[in-house]
Parts: sequence; C-alpha cells; structure tokens
Amino acid sequence: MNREADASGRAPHSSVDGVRDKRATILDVAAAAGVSRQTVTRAMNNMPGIKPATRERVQQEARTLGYVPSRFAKGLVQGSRTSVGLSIPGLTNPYFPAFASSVVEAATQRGWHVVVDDYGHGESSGLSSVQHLAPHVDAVIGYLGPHTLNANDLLSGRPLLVLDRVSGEAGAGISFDYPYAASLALDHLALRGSSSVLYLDAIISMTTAADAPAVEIPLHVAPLDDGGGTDAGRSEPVQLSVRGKAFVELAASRGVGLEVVSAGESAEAAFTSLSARLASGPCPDAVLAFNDLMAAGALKALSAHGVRVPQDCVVMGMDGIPLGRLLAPELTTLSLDLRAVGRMAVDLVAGLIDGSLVPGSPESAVTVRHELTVRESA
Amino acid sequence: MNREADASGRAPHSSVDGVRDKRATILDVAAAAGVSRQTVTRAMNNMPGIKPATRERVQQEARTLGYVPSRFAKGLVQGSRTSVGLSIPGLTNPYFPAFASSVVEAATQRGWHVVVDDYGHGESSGLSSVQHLAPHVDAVIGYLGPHTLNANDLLSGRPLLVLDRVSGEAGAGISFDYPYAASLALDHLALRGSSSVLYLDAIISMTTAADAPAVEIPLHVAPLDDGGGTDAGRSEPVQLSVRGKAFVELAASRGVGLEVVSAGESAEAAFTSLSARLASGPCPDAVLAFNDLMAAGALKALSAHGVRVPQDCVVMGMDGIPLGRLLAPELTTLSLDLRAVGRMAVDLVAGLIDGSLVPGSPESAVTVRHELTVRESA
DNA sequence: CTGAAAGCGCTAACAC
DNA sequence: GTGTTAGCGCTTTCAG
Repeated sequence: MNREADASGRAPHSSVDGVRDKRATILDVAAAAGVSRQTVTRAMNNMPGIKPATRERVQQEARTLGYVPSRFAKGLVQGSRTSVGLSIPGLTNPYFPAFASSVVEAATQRGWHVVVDDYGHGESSGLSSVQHLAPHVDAVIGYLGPHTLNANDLLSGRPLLVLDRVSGEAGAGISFDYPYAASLALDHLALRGSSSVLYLDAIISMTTAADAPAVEIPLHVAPLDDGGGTDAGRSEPVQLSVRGKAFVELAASRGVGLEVVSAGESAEAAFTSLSARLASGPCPDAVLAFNDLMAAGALKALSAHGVRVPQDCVVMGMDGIPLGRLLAPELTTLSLDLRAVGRMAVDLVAGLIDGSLVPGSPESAVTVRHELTVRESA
Repeated sequence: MNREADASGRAPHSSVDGVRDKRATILDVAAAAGVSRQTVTRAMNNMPGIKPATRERVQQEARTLGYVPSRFAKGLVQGSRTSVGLSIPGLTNPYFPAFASSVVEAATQRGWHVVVDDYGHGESSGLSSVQHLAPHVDAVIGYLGPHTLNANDLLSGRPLLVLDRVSGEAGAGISFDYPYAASLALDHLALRGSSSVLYLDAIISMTTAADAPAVEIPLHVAPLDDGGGTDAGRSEPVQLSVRGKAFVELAASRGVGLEVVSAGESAEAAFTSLSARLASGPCPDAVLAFNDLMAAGALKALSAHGVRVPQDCVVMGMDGIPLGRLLAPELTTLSLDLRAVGRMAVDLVAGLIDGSLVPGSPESAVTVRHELTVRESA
C-alpha cells in the first residue's frame, strides 16, 4: 500500500477557510487520493501507464486541494529552457515595445523565455531592474541607461548584454554609431538647403553619466560649474545626451550652426519645449529630434505655430518606429533595423551562454548603424 | 576538512575546450576552491561570515568554471515570488504594449514577475502561448483570442484570466461592454449629424469564432459568397468581429444605416481597404474603426482622397491609446482606462491565487466600459 | 498498472 | 570562519 504518503506526518491541508498554511504538495495530493506520489505525477502530466479512473480521481483531488506543481522542483529535475530577462525603461515610447517584440521573437525561435521588466515605473532604475531579474533568468538583455557598471556583479557570472551603452565599458554590448547617424542627418539637411538647425534633445535617460552613481565607490569629481561661467562666448546645455553630443560635435566640426533645445523624453514634453522656443525666437529651418516620439511632438508644435512641414521647416526623427508612418506628414527619420538588432542581441547572449563568446572581447561589442529613411517631413 | 566536496566522485569540469559536459554546480566550485559548498553559497551571495580572501578566491574559481547558480534550486529552497505569464497577440498594435505596461506595473507593485509571451510571431496561437507559459508561471493573464476553451486544462489548476473573452465562457475574465460602447459612439455621431456611417472592422483576431476552430470539431460552414451574390440589396461580410457585431446590431435597432468594410488589423490594411472603398463609391459621413490603429490608417486614406476630417467626414477609433493624440487631426475615440484594467487583471489573479475568488463565480467575471474621448476627428 | 528509492542544486540550521 | 546535516517538491529510474 501507500506507505510513503501516509508516513509524511503532516496535515495535508488544514483549511481554516481562506487561509491555507502552505501550498499543497504532491505528497498531500497523494495522501488524499490514497496513491503514491508517482501516480500523482502521472495523472497531472497526462502520462501513459495509468488507469483513466485513477487519473481522474487524482486530478479531482488535486483540484480540491488547490494543488499547483512547483515550477522550481519541476525545473530542477527536468532541466529547463533558458530564460532571458529583458530590461527596458518603459513601454510608453513605442520604440521599446518594438525592440522587445524583436527580442521575444528571436528568443522564442530558440525556445527561450523572455521575462520583461519595465523599470519605468516608480523608483526603479536599470540597476534595480537587473537586481530584480537576476534570480530568475540565465541572462539579461537591457537598455540600462546610466547604471551599467555594477550590473554585472548582480548576475554572478551570468551574461549581461547592454544596449546603447557608452563605449569603453566592460562586458558585451550593442552600441550605435551616433557620429555616423549625425553625418547622415546633416548631409541630408545640407542637401535640402537647411541653414539653421535646431536639435531637440532628451533630458533624462541615456545620458553620458555612465560612470556616475557607483554605489560604493566614492568618486571625487569636480562640482558642476552651474552657469556662472566666465566663458561668456557660447552657453551650452549643462547635460547633453550622447546622441545630442554627436550632433553638436559634428555640426561644430562642419561649421554648421546648431541650436540645442532640451525636453523630456516624450511627445508632450517635446511639444511644450519646442512651442516655447518657437514663441520666443525665429523659426529654424530644420528640427532634428532625439527620437521619433519627440519628433511627433515637434510636428505638432510646428503645426500649432502655423509652420508648414516640410515647406517652411523640415523635421527628422530617430529610431524608425512604425509610428512615423502614421504621422502627417510622414516622418523622415534615421532608422534602425530593429528586427536585426533583436536577433543580434539574442545571438550574442547565446554565444555568451555557451561560452563561444568571451565578455569583453572585441566580438562581444557590436556597433550598429542607422540608415536614412526619407519620407515626407524632410 | 572538506570531505564532502572531495567525496563527490565526479570530475568537476572536464573542459575539452568549449564543450563543457554539464553546467558546473556548487559542488564543483567547492571542490575546485577546496571549501565546502556552504562557503561557496556565502561567497556567491555576498553573505557575511566569510573571510574576504576566501570569498575572493571562491568567486574567482566560480568565474573560471563558468558556474551559474541554478535558479530552480534556489527558488525551490527559498520559496519564490509568484510570477504571472502575460499572453498577447503581438506588440505591433500599441494597444498591447500599453496594456502590458499596466499589468507589469501592477504586478511589480505586488512583487510579482511578469513573463511576456508575444504569440504574434510564427505559427503560435493563444492556446500555444499558454502551453508555452504554463510550466513557468503561477498564473496566466491574456488576450487569447478565439481559443480560450482548452486553455484552462493546460494550466492544471493555476488561474487563468482571459481578456476580451466572449461572455458565456467558464473561468475568470474581463470583458468589455461593446453594446454600450456602440451606443456611446452612435449617440455622438447622431449629435454630429452623421447619416451614412461606415464601420471599418477587423478581420482576424478577437472574432466571434470563440467556439470555432476547436481542433477536432469539423465545422460545416457556407463557403464565402465572393461578390457574385444574388442578394443584390446589401451584402454583409460573412464574419463580423464581436465589436463589429455590436455596432451593426445597435445601428439596425436604431434604424441607422451602417456599412461594414473589413480589413486586416493594422493601419496599412485599414488604409488599403478604405482607400479601395472610397475609390468605388460615395464617401460616408463618418468612419468608425475597429481600433485606434485602424483609425489611423483610415485617417490617412481619407486625407489621401482629399476628404477633410472632421469637416467632410468624422472618424472615431476605439482603445484610447496615446497614439491618437499624435495624429492630425487628433483622434476622437472610445477609450479604456488601461491602467485600471491592468490593475484589475492583477487583482483578480491575486484573488484567484489566494483562493478568495472562485473561478466561474460572478465576481470573477468583470465587465469594463469604454468612455467617449472627444478630440478633433469627430 | 502502481510503488519505492534516488537524486536534481541549493540554502537554512546547526554544529565545530 | 567554516563544515555538516537536512530537506525544498518533483521526476526519473527500477521493482514489483
């Protein structure tokens, strides 16, 4: 008979109505159904070699007890699919869902799971996202923003793939060639005969502050020179995004005038900032936006001020998300082959996991280039 | 001394360069570092009560061996966060990322994990998505489309929450009150004086076919009447979406003329279908779209045909996603409080998990109403 | 057809 | 500081 289950000397399921002391285990079900735990396994997983009547009875008992097989025990004994964490700063900017989608697609093809962590809510940062994800995944892919450094430690050896990271950091990563993108844009603008260009930069994320808030390492940095500079010549925004920096530098080296306006990374913020700027000065020839979302905001601001695009002022975005095609006028942009980037990310992680790719090696640091997609707005 | 590790009579890590027989375990690291496995645990998790030097040495050894702690063993022994699977048909329609975002936010607040499965790629369906997710999560929330029925079985007792399900199915779910939404829309249109309304329906997903392609049940349906109909009066599409049905029925009961045009569920498809329709007939007063994305396509089609919105023809969408505000003209729509829906979904699942909510009970089936958001297009 | 044993890899308790 | 002993809940042998 069923000695094993009976011998497990604990109450199977003391149901004080609504408060179950602990989750029912396979042993509880076995005891309740008067069978061995092996039989329960067979019943729950629809395995052969079990009398239908028994199967039915066991399943019924399991349901009553609210028995839910532990996925950990199962995974432990069966060996599991690899699962990667995907850490992104929000699903609000359509860029990230689009990217997530491409990663999910590529990962699914390998039979992997993707755990998405959107750290855009509340207090969380890229770092806390990795921390959150770490115990549950075999690797992490992510737009981590400024806090890449210590992230590796949190994963105790598991691969980390950072996107849009500042060059010069350790580990594997995919970076974008912003100087190249800037040249593409500026070339196109030159062709269109634009002379006064406004760059609509994003304020918050993806900034150069990659080496800033290292938790334990006290850094001695010079305090920010906040505005009281003697260098009265040209006043530059205190903090420029990496992208913005690329545009500013290239423009400078070409002798092209480039005005920078900063705004939050959203269509609304872009609309507001650009509107304010338009109200207080001459309209530029061209507006270059940090990304497509902000370009959408720019388009609205321009239209609200009676500026015709592209006749009076051209507009370019960056990212190449589908949204651009729905706008009026359709957005000219610097686009990324997101599908390719997702596949690349997954491939890199696969290499990292199976050891064929060494973190920190040249092969583990890929650079991707944007391409110019000309539509109506420029 | 460390008897345990030495006694584990297997080769720690036969490295035939690139081919590791199996993943290194904690015992392998212990043996290599000449310590007990407990010490390895302490070193890897940065726990106190270990000499820094030892910690360092162990971590180094772990790195060399490519040791990655098994998340299953860890989870098994520590007890784990609950994790919910989120099954959605694609991230291409901005609606789903927006929904996903709200679920992730609500789940994160409870300390839960969210595993996102986008079943829009390849051959997968809502059912296969659940199957995919099942072994790894404690519950599933999802837009499953037509295939809700057998999904419950795949989860062997774990909660399943289906969104936008056809009423009358078992289990927990969140449904939308389409008749109410239709009345909202038709009322608004009446107010605007529209007399000839076109409903731009979606062809594929979320259709009435909830009970259709049950894998084994052969259905005998009348073949598509492709154009050569004798019923010259009005030809109605064979398959109407649930939403479309609600609009059609309400319009009929009010004696309002409603023409239905079907298109794929994307902006492009909507654009194409509506363009064709506009080319071959008089322009309607109003276009009601299946969702905001299709409304965006409609807007473009109208504009391409020189129809001014809202002067010549008004346009309404459904969903209330942020995209609507970026379009020109801004989209009037029937909007959902997505944040609330996400929270609701998570709360329901929480109730299902802790037993305070019974699947199939009236409380487990919630209905949510859209509200009218008037912007520029109507 | 069903039952008993033997682990999967890890960490919480307690030794020492 | 470090090592040893017990399991976590499940599935895979291998016996009946």
